[in-house]
Amino acid sequence: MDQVLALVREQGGRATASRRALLEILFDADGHMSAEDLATAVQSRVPEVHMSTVYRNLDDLEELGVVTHTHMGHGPSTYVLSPYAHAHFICKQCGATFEAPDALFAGLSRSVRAKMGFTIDPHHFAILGTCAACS
Amino acid sequence: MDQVLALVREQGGRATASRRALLEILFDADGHMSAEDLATAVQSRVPEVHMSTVYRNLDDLEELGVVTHTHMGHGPSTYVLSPYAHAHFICKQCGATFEAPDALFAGLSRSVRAKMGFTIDPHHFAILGTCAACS
DNA sequence: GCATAAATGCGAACTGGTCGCAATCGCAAA
DNA sequence: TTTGCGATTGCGACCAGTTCGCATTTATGC
Repeated sequence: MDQVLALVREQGGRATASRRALLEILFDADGHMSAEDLATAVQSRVPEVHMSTVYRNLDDLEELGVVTHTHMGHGPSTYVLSPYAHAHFICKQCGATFEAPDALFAGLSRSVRAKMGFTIDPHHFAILGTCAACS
Repeated sequence: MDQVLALVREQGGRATASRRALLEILFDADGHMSAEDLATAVQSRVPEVHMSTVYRNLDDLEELGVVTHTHMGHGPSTYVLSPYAHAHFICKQCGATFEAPDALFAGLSRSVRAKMGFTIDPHHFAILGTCAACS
């Protein structure tokens, strides 16, 4: 947390109330949150924080590598602290989401790099499919 | 084409001008097209076709399993005839998109099914990463 | 041909997100 | 501790992509 604020300042940024609140919430969160969830949570500590501020702060923090956003199926993007980012599987029938260990992607990663020179980032978009219960 | 129209009628649907035009374009297309591209193309044959009609027809055809839509990074979804669906890699630096042979996913597919009982559909969301040129 | 349910055109609405602008506020230097 | 300057904010308008309600039209089975 303090390290992040130091990093922010290092890049010419400032430790504003809304930014602190946002970070606190991200540190406390135990999972992905949408921008709207985050805005609501921030507003419970610092009322008057506008959605656009939340989006701007998230963008800034993402640029600093502190947070990462992920597209979970249809619906809004979700955000987490970068070290906690991981891939997701989403069932297209029931909508259940599953966290996917990076290890699963090692093989795909390797062969795509070998065959196409492409380095995949499996975190950014969820992968759709059908869960055990629904199939 | 005629088979598709037969299928449409079988399900209580109708072979309207806009639906025919849409299908012709999908059959002629050699790649993914956005709803807007499709609308423009349809309108060049049948003017007066509204965007919402295109969306509704695409939805109907998707329900029949005839077309499939894919989310290509940010930006609009794209549509193809289902048999031509495939996965995509998109470079987050330059935006280049690459078609991915299904074979690449065989391993991942197998291990995800084995470990989590989840059957992946790698077509629905593109996979982000960095292309050879950008890395 | 006719009835009737499916499909359409239209515009308004909705979601998720971005932008321009004037007012405010953090922070480093004096 | 004050001050200046640029970073940040709140606000509302705007945007893209898509969906919806509704009155009207139209394809089809009879």
